[in-house]
Amino acid sequence: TLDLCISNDKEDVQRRNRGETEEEQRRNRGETEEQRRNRGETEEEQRRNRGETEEEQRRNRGETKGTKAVFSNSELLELEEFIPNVQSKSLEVKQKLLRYDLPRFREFKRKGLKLRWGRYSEEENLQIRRNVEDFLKLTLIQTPEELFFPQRFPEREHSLRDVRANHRFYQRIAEGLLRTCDQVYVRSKKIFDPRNHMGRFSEDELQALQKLHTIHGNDWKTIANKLERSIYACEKRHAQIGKRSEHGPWTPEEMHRLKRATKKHLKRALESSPSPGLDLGVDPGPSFFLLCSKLPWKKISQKVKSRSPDQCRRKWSDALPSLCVPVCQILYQLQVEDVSDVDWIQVAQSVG
DNA sequence: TTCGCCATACAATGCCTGAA
DNA sequence: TTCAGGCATTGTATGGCGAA
Repeated sequence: TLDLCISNDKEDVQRRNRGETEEEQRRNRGETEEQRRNRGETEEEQRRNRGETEEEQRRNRGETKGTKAVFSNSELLELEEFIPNVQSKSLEVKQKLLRYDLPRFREFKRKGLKLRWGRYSEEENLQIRRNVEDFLKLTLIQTPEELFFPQRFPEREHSLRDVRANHRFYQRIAEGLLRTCDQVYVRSKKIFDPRNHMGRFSEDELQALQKLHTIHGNDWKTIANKLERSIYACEKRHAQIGKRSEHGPWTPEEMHRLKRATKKHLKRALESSPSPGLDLGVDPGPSFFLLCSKLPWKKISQKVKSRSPDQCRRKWSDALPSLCVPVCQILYQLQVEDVSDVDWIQVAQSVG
């Protein structure tokens, strides 16, 4: 505990020396609202210390001009238990979460279930399909496309929307899923959009895309309707037509810039979230994780200058195995019995 | 094996619309 | 005029495929 206190004090001195404000220091210490309350700060003081304007404070209380709060701070705190960064969400998102999701989250908690994040599992996708199937049977709507895209059926759009509202569409499709209603809704739209998953653009489609963009600009809704492709596919495909970075083999200078930019980021990442065993050579896992994923390719690309973020990403991922082989060879030569016996500094020096 | 192209997934959030 | 419900937009991540 003493070591931890000393370490925290040292960090505070370093932060002050970096010229951080008190609020920035608290944020960087990862201090929670609860810890602030325990220090005796009132809610208002906390808001002031966060540097919020009166307007922001009002919005965060869920108020609009001339209205009272539509949700209480205690509800938000309760929501924070399930969604840690909820305070930073927009007012609209908070309102939706409180209205549709908080009661579901309470139920999950009672049953000892935890919310899920990241990619949807096969079982989750299956559950969405079951929910949609049930909803279609209940409402006698014929196809998922009518259900999720009523605007594509102008003659029935109004009645389709009515049916959805009357049968609590938004909540029903999320039944049995440990996600927010909005997350399930967005996911479902992608699953059931027949204009998705259509394969490569043909030459004709590419030409039409170019022409339509000249005529309609960034009105992707119109372009997508005319091409009968999803909005996402049109927009992304068009973005890729235009951007052409340097082609061909990477020059040594480019590789040098890539390594330098990546190294700089990794250094920062390791400093901000050091792995407990990293320096001791106990657990090489986290460093490998940092090497492989969650790298800010856009920023790295800006540093490399001549290559796109994607080119940098691919080059790095392709280069990783060649970096790993010498490490494996050295580990083999060292003939250590256990990973904890590895002298990682020696390994790093050997690899160069 | 390297590289470029491509489609798609996921998350966040501001904007729009229609009913009350 | 307000606000719930829904939609559009943007940015980023991931991985398959084919050509060189």
